[in-house]
Amino acid sequence: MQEKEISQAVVSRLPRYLRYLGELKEKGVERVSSQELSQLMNVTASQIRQDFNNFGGFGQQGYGYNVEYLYTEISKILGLDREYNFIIIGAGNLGRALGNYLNFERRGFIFKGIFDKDESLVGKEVRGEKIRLISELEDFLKNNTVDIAVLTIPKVGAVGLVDVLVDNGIKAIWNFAHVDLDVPDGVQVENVHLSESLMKLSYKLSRYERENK
Amino acid sequence: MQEKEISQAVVSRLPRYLRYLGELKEKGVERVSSQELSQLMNVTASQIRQDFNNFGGFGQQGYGYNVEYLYTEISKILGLDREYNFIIIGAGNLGRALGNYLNFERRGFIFKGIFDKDESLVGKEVRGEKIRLISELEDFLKNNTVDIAVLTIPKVGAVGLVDVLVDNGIKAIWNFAHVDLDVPDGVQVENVHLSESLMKLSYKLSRYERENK
DNA sequence: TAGATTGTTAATCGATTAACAATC
DNA sequence: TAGATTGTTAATCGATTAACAATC
Repeated sequence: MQEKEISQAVVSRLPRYLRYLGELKEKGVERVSSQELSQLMNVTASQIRQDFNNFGGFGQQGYGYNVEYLYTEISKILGLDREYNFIIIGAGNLGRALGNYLNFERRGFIFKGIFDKDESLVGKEVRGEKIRLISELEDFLKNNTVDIAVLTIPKVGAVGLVDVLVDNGIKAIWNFAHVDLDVPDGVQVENVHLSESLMKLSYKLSRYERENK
Repeated sequence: MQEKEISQAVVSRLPRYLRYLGELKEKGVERVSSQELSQLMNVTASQIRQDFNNFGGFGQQGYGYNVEYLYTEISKILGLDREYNFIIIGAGNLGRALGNYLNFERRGFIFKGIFDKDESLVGKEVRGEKIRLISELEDFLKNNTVDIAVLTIPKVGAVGLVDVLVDNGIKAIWNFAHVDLDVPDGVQVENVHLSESLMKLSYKLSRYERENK
């Protein structure tokens, strides 16, 4: 069942909407107009209405949007109304940090295991899960349902692992390695390139200083 | 000296260009045409030429681009031809992971200290720097030159800290807190919202499964 | 009913792609 | 000189904003 294709720009804004709606919800706010929300979030009311209407009408003329309802609907759109099992490949600092990040679980992302190629790490625990050797990965995937693999290993390792992951049922990869992964159709990838983000910051910083000296 | 405004879309692509050029450089490739690079990177040659020409002509008709030269020029544009001192606020898992990430130093980002409000962490070391109490932050900033603050603390703390940071000379904030920071003009912010990134992944995943069942 | 605010169409703006003259 | 490939202008495409009729 093919739905209307939603642009990447719209999707990228959804989590931010969810965050603001969550804050309103916590404050006990019941309804919000696109106008009010636009002032809060620093975007145009027009964009907000256009964005929401990509998914059908969530509001009511003369009233606005019901905060609770809108929050729930956007959660569903983002796929947050179900659970996902995830594993982490790479038990370095970043991998362990992500494993210990409790908020993911609140959103339905369940930590199922962590792997590394370094034998000296085996047996140590991250969030109650013993670190396993990467050589056990294939077996593990055959015996457990895992939806998402988080890659926090150097790029060489990451590229070589993709096949093992997708051949054993991984449907989505959250990629922290500095490389563009080549995956088959139907496997989703979301990249977090930290060093590229930092470079954008140094761009802004050095540009501002260049212009203002 | 006002330069032509460069769109955010272009800036976001620069680090990726740099990455591919670095790889070519390492392979010893001397020249590359926009055509070749476009195939490698999966973008149009037209876009590549447009992007580069925002900053002046780096190529030569009939020849293409010199890899080494182009790499250097893009590095400069990104502000990677100088050093930045940075501190980390928040010595939790993520903060410690970033402190230990050695590659930043290679790019000119120098780790100068890490702070936390938790007294029980004081004295422990991250990358050779003792964790300091956040109450010492102001003093520290007055006595040290720091360009960038990395915020890896919960959002409540982050919002309250911004004033202290900017009042004491911080020019740029790499923000990992789930909040939009309100900073004065001239202070640069780059956000890394990990949970929003993960939501984009669950969006793609659940959408794909919805469409293909 | 009158007022408010959505949903949606139309207008504008900006970014991407195509085309080609300039030039190495 | 002929061939290649850039730099740049023009055409297209898509995303954002504005406007307003529909409707609660």
